[in-house]
Amino acid sequence: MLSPRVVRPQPHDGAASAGSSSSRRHMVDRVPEWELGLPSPAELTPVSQPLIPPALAAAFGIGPADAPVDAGFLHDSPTSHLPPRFDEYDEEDEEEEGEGETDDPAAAAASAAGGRRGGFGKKARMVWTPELHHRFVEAVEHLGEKGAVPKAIVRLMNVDGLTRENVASHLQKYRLYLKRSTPAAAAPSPPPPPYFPRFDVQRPRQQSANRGGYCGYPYVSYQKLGCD
DNA sequence: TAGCGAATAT
DNA sequence: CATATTCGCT
Repeated sequence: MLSPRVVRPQPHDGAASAGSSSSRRHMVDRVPEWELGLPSPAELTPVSQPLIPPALAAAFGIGPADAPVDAGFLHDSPTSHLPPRFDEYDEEDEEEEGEGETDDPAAAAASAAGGRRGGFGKKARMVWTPELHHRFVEAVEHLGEKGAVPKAIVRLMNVDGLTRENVASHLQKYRLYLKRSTPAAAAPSPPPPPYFPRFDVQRPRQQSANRGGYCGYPYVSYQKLGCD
């Protein structure tokens, strides 16, 4: 799985940008959809962990992380992370992998499997990837303004290691963001968000509760994401 | 009690 | 800034 991006203190520092000798081309990140409007529902996928963690496979050299010939379903999963236990990492030190990579299975594997100090016990901060956030937003919207409470959201999202507190925290921020951007229409100074926090991925609106036969998430082909 | 949400802490 | 944790309230 993609790695639960360990809480790397944001790639802020521009250190290690270029890749040593070879001029590392700007890897054209795909998923321009994030900016456009949103990935199609088809993009949604089961949560939980993939059959074979691409990262691990890559680490073992048995599975090209980015060019899985036909292991189509093997590619990085959207919800690439949130293993039962998020990645962890010492509260201190820890060198930068030097990867500008946003989701490099290999790096992840190296970090998670290889680079592991062998120590366990520390919980890593969760990282709300765009995929996860997307799911989050959908859950919130589907639950409606009234039903969008942490517990329900967690349930709907149905993500493996996701806890209620995780969602509560995210929800708090999300609501704040909403509050801030909603009155934006009248806001004189800060009109269009010069930059968006992280919630750019959507224009939250709509609050209809889609009760009914709504069960978990669409498309769970090879996953029995059954809704309980 | 369990859960929500705002405040506060890391 | 993004998450986590605490704390008062229902």
